[in-house]
Amino acid sequence: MTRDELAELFQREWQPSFFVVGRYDNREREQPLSIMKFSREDSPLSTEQELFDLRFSRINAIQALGYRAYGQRFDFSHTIPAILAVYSATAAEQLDSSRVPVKVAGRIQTIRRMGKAGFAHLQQSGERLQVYVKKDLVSEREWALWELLDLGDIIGVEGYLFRTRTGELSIHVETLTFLSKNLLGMPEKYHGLEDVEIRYRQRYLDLIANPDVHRAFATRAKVIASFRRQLEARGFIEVETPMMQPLYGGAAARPFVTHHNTLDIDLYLRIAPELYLKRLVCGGMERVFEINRNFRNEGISTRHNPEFTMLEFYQAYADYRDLMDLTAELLKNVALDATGSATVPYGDLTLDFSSIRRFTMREAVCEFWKGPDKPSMDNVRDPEWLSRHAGKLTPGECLVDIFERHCEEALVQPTIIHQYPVEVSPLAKQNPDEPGMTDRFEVYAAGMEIGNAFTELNDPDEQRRRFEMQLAMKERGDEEAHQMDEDYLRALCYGMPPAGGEGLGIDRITMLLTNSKSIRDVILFPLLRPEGPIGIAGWLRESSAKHLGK
RNA sequence: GGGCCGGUAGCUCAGAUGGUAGAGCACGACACUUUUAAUGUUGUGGUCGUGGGUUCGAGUCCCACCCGGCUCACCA
Repeated sequence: MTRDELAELFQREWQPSFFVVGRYDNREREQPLSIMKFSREDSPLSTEQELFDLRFSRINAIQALGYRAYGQRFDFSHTIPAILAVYSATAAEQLDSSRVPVKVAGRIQTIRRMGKAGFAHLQQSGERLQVYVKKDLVSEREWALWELLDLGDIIGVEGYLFRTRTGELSIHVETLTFLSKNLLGMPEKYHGLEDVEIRYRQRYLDLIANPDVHRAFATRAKVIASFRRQLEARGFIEVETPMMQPLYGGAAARPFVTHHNTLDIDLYLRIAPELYLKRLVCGGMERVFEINRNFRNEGISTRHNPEFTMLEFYQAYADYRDLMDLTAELLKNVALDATGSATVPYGDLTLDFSSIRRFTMREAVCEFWKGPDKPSMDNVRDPEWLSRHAGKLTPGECLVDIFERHCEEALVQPTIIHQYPVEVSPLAKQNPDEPGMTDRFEVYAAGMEIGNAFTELNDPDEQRRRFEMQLAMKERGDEEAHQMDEDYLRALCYGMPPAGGEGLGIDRITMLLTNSKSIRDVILFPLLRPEGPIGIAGWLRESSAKHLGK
């Protein structure tokens, strides 16, 4: 587009349009709006576009009444949730005698017109309050506006609280104003929006139609706030470390790759913040945490989204046992802060976060073994027994494999599993009494892994050996094996205080606390394939040309 | 990536064996000054996910593809 074309476009599209303020012409309303439906000679509109066009045409009618179809600021006195919180138990007589004046804004969720009066439900933050509009009590102009309103429009009302004959708390409207026009059909009022694809793609519609969704994301915010508050209270400071990393590490996963143009280098979206956070521990940030996204280029499922939120924290001079105690405390308080109770329903289950069981991985295998021939502790220590029951190369990998197949799904109540084999724990410190095992634990609930923690390996030479072991595994074809990170080794060479570190999956914990069976129900915009052309710009262009002459 | 299930009006859903595509909500018109899934009368609304094929005839049967869900694999 040339500069002249751009100038012309600006002239055409953004000339201020004539705007009627405070005048109301009765003749305007004698023209039924529907006659405009097929005024264009060319092909008839689709039903949805017809509805869109009808609603668009009301912009003119709204403006003719002296309102803005897309209004400006509105000085409300209360939010709808605030009114409900304070007055939902107040008796009708008390409301009548005290005459509580309120001014609120909200989206029209239902509308019931009855001749010269009517009711509507306004929604704000997932909560609804009824308003009652009576012709006698509002101006002629406001009544005309009331008659023009569509479901989904956003309006402001001013009036006083009362209870209807059936006892519902409502606003008796004295003044009415228009704030924003809805142009599209709203989801069905009774069933709400059920189509999961639309729910995830158009989360705004899901939020409008399904109040539970708003609640779930409010709970998610409480989960994060609770962790943050608890950690800060213990002297942890919050940091942000790189999401774009030249070397990825801190977990076993395949990364996303991106490119920086000016530097002409490939970068990886981080799979974990771990190695950066531990550099900070080396630097003297002795209690540090980060709540942010990790990216893993792997499958998508009800428990996995390619980007997910993790809390990671590190505490110098602590070990994994300190973290077990801390984890139990953190989770109990998060459940309390987010739901008001340490026991929460999850599907058919009730999860109790007030106490967390602990097993070593070997104990768990003995305890939860599926089928006959329950192994003994001697069995699960025996490399031969292990390799008979799993097809992995090393005893440690076999143990983990057996654990995952036999135990994971049995870990319904919040449970800590500790003592992980060194082969699968390249960054964890070995157990002093048994070098094949590390002082590491994972937290499980509802059969899902929700956390991972260990005493951090701070011996640079041992870390060097671990990296080299990982490189050997990579040679062998393990795509998720760790890379060598020499800057991290260098940091360890300056001496890192002994420390415990932990990662907790925020999305999964939120699933448990919101009774969500899919991670997509606790991520506002989960990754989906792109949906293809939408066509709404064309509708706007056509209706705009027809009704606004531009 | 594999297996299973699904895609019909703007939304929620019916459509045995192949024979003119339905309901409720929403939307338009009329009535109605405390309703609440408001109500009554009435009307409009569809390329049945897309593309091929079989057939006199396909929403329905066959093939391919697209999108989604569940599940397995992988992972947290």
